[in-house]
Amino acid sequence: MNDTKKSGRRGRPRGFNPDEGVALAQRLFHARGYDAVGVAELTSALGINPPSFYAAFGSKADLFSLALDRYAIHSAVPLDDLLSPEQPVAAGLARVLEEAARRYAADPATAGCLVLESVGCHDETARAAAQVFHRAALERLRAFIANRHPDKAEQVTDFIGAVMAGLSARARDGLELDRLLAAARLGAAAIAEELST
Amino acid sequence: MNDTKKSGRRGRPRGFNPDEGVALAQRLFHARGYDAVGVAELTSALGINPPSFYAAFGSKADLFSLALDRYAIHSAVPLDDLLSPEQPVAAGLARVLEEAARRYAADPATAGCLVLESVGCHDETARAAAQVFHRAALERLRAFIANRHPDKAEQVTDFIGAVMAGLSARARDGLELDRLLAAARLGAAAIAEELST
DNA sequence: GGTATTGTGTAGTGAATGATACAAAAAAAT
DNA sequence: ATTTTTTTGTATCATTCACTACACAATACC
Repeated sequence: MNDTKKSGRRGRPRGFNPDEGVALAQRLFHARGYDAVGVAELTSALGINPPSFYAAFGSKADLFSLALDRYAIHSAVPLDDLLSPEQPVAAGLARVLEEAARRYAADPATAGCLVLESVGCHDETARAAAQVFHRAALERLRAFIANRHPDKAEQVTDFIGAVMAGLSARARDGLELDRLLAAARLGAAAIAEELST
Repeated sequence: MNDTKKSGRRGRPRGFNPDEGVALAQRLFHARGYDAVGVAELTSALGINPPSFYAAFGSKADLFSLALDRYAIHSAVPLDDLLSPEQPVAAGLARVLEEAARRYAADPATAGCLVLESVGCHDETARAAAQVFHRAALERLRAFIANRHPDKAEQVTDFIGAVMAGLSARARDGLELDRLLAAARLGAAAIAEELST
């Protein structure tokens, strides 16, 4: 019954693994959105009762924040890897868009981007947490562009931000990978053209 | 007290105007989303009680459907006007994107597109109603493109659908008109380039 | 006036929400 | 063995949700 082998701590051991709870929460929140996933569903999926849930995670919003952290590490578009400076700016942004399309359409059960689909949720705390990641990603893109195209950084960032949000929305609509990829490449072509002039 | 001058009908006259109710519902649903607007808020904003609400509109989802109809007539991007066949395809699509940016950013209180922001709502009935309008709009665009560029209709439709969804999302984020317009024009440039080859 | 018809106001329905009080259970420390 | 600490299960809490039962009010028809 005891999953956590970390002994030495006093008191009754946990009957479940909190890290698995975060992973499960990430999947559920991504699949159906923060607002639509209830504490009752999370607890029953984990096989625990509400008091265990709140003792381990604090609140539904706190767990969402942990799920966002985990998403950023494991599932989000890895901007830091893709935006290496030894490549043309347009090439880096094209890689970002292509990778976004691939990830957004990878699993139909969790289509789109967890962050982009959460910045409009109705819970103020959860929305604010998602907006932190969203703003950080946009700033990371802007800085990458501004390094070599400072005069076009704002416009191109606005555009790629819109395209990524659109790719996420269309992925949630069920658009398949090849069509999403084609749209991403059209967006990349627009950026390449803009940055070449 | 009687706002509806349509007499001749028996029974106690209505103390409010249902058309104004639809207009108000359109604004509220657009401003905060179907899920976040409660019947209590709608009734109190109209100065009526729940029984009057349900007698006039049937249900919250039925009222949303009426609000969508009104939105399509008064506030949505007028595809039929913009996509006249006596212009290059790329020019028509550019007009659509520019008009979308203008409308999505016109009123900060109702930023974005009511339809695009409603296709992901959690109520199944309301979501289905929004998806009808969404699919109709995409099909209208696809047909316009396919008329002269049948081999590129799917790809370009997917792209402009994603860009419009992205413009709506960024508008809800608070992006101002000029920046939204610049992003729209970059998307239009990508379409023009794609259709010219 | 009398009756049928239609809308309104009061008050409340059951279901679902996120979150808890409380005591028993299970471990370590003494 | 007793105490201390931590987690667990039962049984809720208060609030909000969309929605309605019911009697009264206000009009048209006869």
